[in-house]
Amino acid sequence: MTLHRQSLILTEACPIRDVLDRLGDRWTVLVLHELAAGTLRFSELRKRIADISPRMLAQTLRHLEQDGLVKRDVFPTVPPRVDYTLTALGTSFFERVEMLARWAAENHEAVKAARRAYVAPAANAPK
Amino acid sequence: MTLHRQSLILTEACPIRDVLDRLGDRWTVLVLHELAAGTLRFSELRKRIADISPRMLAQTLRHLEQDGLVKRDVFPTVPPRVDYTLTALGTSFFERVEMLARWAAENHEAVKAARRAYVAPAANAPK
DNA sequence: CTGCATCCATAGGGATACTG
DNA sequence: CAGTATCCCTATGGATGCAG
Repeated sequence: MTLHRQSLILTEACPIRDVLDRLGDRWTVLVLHELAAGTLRFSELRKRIADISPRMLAQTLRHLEQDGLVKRDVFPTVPPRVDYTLTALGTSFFERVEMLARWAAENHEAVKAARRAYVAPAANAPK
Repeated sequence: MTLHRQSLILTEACPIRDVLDRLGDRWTVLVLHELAAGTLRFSELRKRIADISPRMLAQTLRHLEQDGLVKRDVFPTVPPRVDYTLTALGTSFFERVEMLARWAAENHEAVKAARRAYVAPAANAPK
């Protein structure tokens, strides 16, 4: 979701985009969801999300870590072990995301019904 | 954001994805934001969002209409006129999105600070 | 185990031109 | 005015292989 030109609240400086962009990718919400239950290591996350590739999991975690939503703990053991935990910031963020998720759950039927009822506009003027 | 395999809450039947996917694209939130202030016609939306192409605006509006978040009113006049208005469903949805936006505004500094402070993990074991 | 590097397929979305 | 049709380019992300 790269931005080329400018627009009112669409600027890179715009907090809304800055945050919501992360919700756009396929995995961020899933990872937050799993971590919300408690600390997990890399491999545990892989097992729980199942169809995420290591590449995508690592990338998603890097982003979350960069934004200060997730803390990364490396144990210099053999074999290596890395724990991921939501920070306070991450928790508070996920709370809001959950509110949206709750809305989705509550209104999913209405949305699906609207989709079923939908008929494509006849180009112009329905006569 | 197409889904190929399956996953816990990642199924197509999953309300969370079903809703959040729409937040992923570049324009949905912007359009909702503009319509939250009141009914607008196609050209008015174009003017307000400025750098959206007619193609993308039409597509975004179709999606919102399909999901029952936006109502489309066609006036068979010459020249044609089409009004877009948030439905009750759309309004209630946008309220939740706004909560996220508010979080983003409040915590943007913290996020930016985290990004500045971030240093890439040294491959493994920080020693 | 953790994860980076590489290669590649695909879909989202920009620019433009054209119609009812 | 309100879109649609077309072309094309780029970023996202899947698969794989390698490394600390």
